[in-house]
Amino acid sequence: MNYWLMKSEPDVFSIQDLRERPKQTEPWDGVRNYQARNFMRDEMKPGDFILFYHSNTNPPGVAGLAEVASEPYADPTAFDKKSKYYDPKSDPDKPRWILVDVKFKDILPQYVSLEAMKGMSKLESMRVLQRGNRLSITPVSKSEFLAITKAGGLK
DNA sequence: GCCAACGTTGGC
DNA sequence: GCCAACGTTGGC
Repeated sequence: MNYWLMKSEPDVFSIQDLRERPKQTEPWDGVRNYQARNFMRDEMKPGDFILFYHSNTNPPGVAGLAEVASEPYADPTAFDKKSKYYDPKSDPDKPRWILVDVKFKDILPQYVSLEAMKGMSKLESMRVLQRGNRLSITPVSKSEFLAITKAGGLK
């Protein structure tokens, strides 16, 4: 079982939005970065744990938990001319962009802000805290995951 | 709004 | 294949 951190701007799509979706599930569309795509395509498995991180907001931080809820499949927004994620270079016969569905699990009783995360010694080497990191999907270790859920008020 | 970091594009 | 220009991310 793997652990992940996935960033989303809450003004665009928040953990609360995810909770309110039909089946509390949403395709993680719009990823247009190869590294992030490769994580979804090659390494994610249904049931993997996800830290749902709110970026570009004040304060940024981990707001909740989700899980991988599908096998990888082609991102339909890449084929949709009206989508802002449209990519003419993605051929439906050989799709360039791949996603998974993400399912709501929990909203953390205590929001774990980026600032709080920076103060946690167990998170010292966490990828999302390294300077210059902009990847919207990063792997997380089990101990990092547990440290954050604990700080978030879950057992 | 600023800007550092970093990914992508395209000319050569 | 190099690398300058450009675009995006995301904290502040």
